[in-house]
Amino acid sequence: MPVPPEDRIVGPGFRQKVYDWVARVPEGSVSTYGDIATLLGSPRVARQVGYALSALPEKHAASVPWHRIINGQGRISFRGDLSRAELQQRKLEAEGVAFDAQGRVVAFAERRWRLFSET
DNA sequence: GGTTTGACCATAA
DNA sequence: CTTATGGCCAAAC
Repeated sequence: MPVPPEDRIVGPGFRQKVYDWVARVPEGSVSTYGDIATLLGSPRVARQVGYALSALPEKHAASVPWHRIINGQGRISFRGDLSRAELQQRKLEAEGVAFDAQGRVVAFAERRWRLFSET
């Protein structure tokens, strides 16, 4: 018997891929919208990555570490809902990710998940 | 099927 | 350092 639509993370094509890759980001590491978009095939779909995560219900927040996805500048990007931004920063800090006074991830280049060198 | 909307990114000032 | 503009592409209306 198939899984109910609400119980799975499937969406209209693109979103499902985004969730699948985001779920692979290990704890304590971070990734960017651009990197996820590149994995999907085109670095230009970074917007759709963020758009997909915006549509991610809180129910799937446990299985999809949306808080580990930040922008290419190593900063948390939210377009207005700062309440979510504080939540994201708090979650990252709980995993050992630190932020400086400017809101950027400390040692971002090293914490950035190495997508192209899985070894 | 055209228009609007975005948790983005690169570039310019 | 910050702010502004254009481009990009999928999903919603």
